[in-house]
Amino acid sequence: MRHGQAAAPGRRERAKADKRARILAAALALFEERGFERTSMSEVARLADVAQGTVFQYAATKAELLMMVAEALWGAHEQANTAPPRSAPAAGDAAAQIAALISPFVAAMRRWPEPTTWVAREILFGADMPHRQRVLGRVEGLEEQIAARLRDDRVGAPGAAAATGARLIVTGVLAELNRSRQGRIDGEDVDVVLRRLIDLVVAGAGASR
Amino acid sequence: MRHGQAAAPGRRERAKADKRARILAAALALFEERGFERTSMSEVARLADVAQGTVFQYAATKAELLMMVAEALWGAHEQANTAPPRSAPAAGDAAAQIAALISPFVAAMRRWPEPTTWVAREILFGADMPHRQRVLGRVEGLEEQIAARLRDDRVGAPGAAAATGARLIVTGVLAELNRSRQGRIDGEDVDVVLRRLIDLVVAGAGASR
DNA sequence: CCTCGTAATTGAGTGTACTCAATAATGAGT
DNA sequence: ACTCATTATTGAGTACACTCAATTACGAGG
Repeated sequence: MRHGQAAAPGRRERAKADKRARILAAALALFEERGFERTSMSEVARLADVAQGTVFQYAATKAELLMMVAEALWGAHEQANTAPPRSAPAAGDAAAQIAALISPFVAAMRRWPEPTTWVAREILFGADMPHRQRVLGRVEGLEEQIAARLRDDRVGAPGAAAATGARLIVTGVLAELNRSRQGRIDGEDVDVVLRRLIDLVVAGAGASR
Repeated sequence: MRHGQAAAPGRRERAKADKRARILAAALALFEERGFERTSMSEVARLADVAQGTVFQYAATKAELLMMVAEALWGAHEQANTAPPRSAPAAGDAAAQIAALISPFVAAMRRWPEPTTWVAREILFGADMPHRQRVLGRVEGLEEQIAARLRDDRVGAPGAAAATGARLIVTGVLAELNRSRQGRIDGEDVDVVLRRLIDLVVAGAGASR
């Protein structure tokens, strides 16, 4: 077996990577076109040109397939946005910075409301499985960035409050985005609601200084 | 057709009420014994002694059946706890009062972890259907009670902040309870986490005074 | 080039949520 | 008592997520 060098992965590895990519692309295309709920695993298999059983080798459940897609998109987005300015230079007050951190979620919800709602549901209530774990890792990374803003001089929250506040914001944003999709936010704009939510947590985290 | 008096509902109405009660009892028993996920609609039908299709007449989906049970339990609990002292006399600070308001949820999560998790998931992410709407109505009532505590003299939050804070607390509690069930709260006790969460929101809601 | 253990793939099979056309029961009107 | 429109019930049928025993493809060692 080859070690060290990652070169010449062998036919089998290449075939696997290829199949994985095809399944991912098929799932993405179908979720985008028909939504998560109305897409069947058979359709994904057919579009990816593999047998049904093969899809389950790469994602053990339909929800896992969704998380696989979410992880890929999140990774692509991150790579596209962290290259030029090494970790954005932090403009505006803490609440504005936090709003900026969650804006990719808001954008995703605008572009793909139905699948994104399912991602949010999976993040908060899904069963523990490998693809979801990776997404959860990213969510935790986001929470840490939010917590850092709550800890910095302008807010000055102690560690525990910052962690609690960050989690509250993430949870609240996910739930509120879903609520807006269901038309359960009366007249108001989602951004206003989210901003109020963030402001409240920032104030609360800072208050225990 | 009879109006005004609710007496003598007729054979058909009585049969319906009876069937409904049997389905409710069967669902409750099975959810309690085997959990929500591992209970099949056929089992419920068999235990309730009706055909499979009949269950779907009373609850259009399995999730709706769960919400039907949740509503019944919530109603029973409420009736049992509001009779003696007409609306409890509010002891302790705002955070303690809010903790008391959500304690039935915490208790339910302790007693029936698996089904309660599904209820929380349904509340936050379920599809709009009649039984769920009634449960949501109760959740909104709870939020209003929490908001009232945030608005009162001790905290003094303005209306908008109180509403935002109440929603944050409910959402955060539901998510945090689920997280604790998944063993994702490290060493700490759930109550400590929930208390920190409530304290933060109380501080944040009060800060915008 | 051949052999053979291992790992990937396959698709028919299974369980279950949900549908719906047919049937049965009800009760208002006569 | 009978008719008949309305409404509830039924259970076989459908679609789909997921399983698994059989098959195929790979590649390391000779």
